[in-house]
Amino acid sequence: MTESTQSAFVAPNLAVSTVIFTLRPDELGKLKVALPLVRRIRAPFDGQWALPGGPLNITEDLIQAASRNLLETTGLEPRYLEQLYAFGSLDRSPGSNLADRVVSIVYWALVGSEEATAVSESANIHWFEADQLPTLAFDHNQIVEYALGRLRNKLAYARIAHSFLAETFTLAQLREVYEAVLDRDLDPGNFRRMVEADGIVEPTGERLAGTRHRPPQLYRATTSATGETK
Amino acid sequence: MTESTQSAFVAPNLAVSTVIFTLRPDELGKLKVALPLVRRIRAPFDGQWALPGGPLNITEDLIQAASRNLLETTGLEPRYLEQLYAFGSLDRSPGSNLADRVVSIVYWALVGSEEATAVSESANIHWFEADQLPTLAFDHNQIVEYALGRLRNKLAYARIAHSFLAETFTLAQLREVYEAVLDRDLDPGNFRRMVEADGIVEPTGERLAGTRHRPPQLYRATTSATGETK
DNA sequence: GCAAAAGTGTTTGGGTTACACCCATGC
DNA sequence: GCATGGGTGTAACCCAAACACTTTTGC
Repeated sequence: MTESTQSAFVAPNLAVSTVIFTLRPDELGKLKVALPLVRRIRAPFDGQWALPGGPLNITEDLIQAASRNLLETTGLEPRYLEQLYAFGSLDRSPGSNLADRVVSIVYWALVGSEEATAVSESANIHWFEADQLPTLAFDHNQIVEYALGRLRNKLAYARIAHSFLAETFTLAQLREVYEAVLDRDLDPGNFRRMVEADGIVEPTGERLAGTRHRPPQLYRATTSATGETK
Repeated sequence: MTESTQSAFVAPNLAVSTVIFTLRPDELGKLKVALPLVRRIRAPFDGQWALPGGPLNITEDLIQAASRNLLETTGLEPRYLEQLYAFGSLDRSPGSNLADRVVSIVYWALVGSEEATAVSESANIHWFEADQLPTLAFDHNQIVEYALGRLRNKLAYARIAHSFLAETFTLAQLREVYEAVLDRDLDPGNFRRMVEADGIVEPTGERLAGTRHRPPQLYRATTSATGETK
């Protein structure tokens, strides 16, 4: 990285980065999409926030590298992990030497909301609301936008929403996930029919007590292949 | 490639490959999805067919490398070109040395049916029907299947079908593209209404003469951003 | 009883599918 | 006129959205 020699046979460096999504309540108690960023401690973009990532070890698969990023940054295991895109434009790092060129294979992950709130922050790792990001290093703002688009799109047809929740959950909690990601309110009745028709959940038989109203049924996600789609 | 030294700092090699789709009539005159493959002339998989590709030059973007592959293999310019996926499993080339490990960023392309039929074949480049492929080198059979899935899926919501056709075309020709890719017959009347509702074509005002029946209207694709989606 | 959310029922409208039918040309 | 595909009309069906209404708990 510091010692690249400029010859005709210099190859671009290969890195893996990860966009890690969770949900956390904002100051009004409404769930929002949030993600952790790390502060850079060297040039270029020294001091700016960036996606967690690093070089690909020759002994690990791409998805293993992404999972490792996740663990090193947050201490968490992903509940869902999928490749997003490979970013390799020449102008990703303006003004830099060709020999420093990096091609980033970016993954996106979902982590449980409960685990994520327990994660301790440090001076160099901070969780941001997805719609209130500062200007990030490299092309990372674009990458996050792209990942958000994929998340919203995928939510409509894939069984991933429960990845934010615990083992069992109410339909209201699941609906809140959809509402937070899609950023709009959904009709409770229609939502119930939708998830029932799609068969993405099954009732546990238990109910959640202690609410100030009729106790809701608890559900769990139906078993289905989760993780990478490909 | 032959002289890699095995050290802790060896990085995986980076290559770009391209799945190039066109349509060509089979022996019964029915349109089929076809793609060009190149014969390998060195180990591993010496003599087997593989996707066109090669190392990424440090001076070019990923998409430029894919476009270059396309040109070098077929002499053609892509009518559509989009990143497919980055393949980087450790077991892509069974039995090979870690130092020879290659991460392939794969693109998929559409080329015009007419141009493609004019391309000359050689002993080491051959066009195959997509559903009659031999066993390919590396994980390339899987990659082609994945690309076919993406093509079929994308056809349903993106304006790409005209990429196989000339500047102007009849709705019957456009329908044949859909039928070839999706491998099922479509109702002509409903197809007409679909493309009109989606606004993906506009009439040129001219008609195609010389048929044995009522002369059909000629259409062109409505102008819309083509090429990479991201 | 009242508030609040769980859960059910019903109507409407848009869009897709199947299929009948007419149109315009070459032969 | 006849065959052939171009092109139009229409009814059935499915599904999603809107919204009224009933149910069950805590207080």
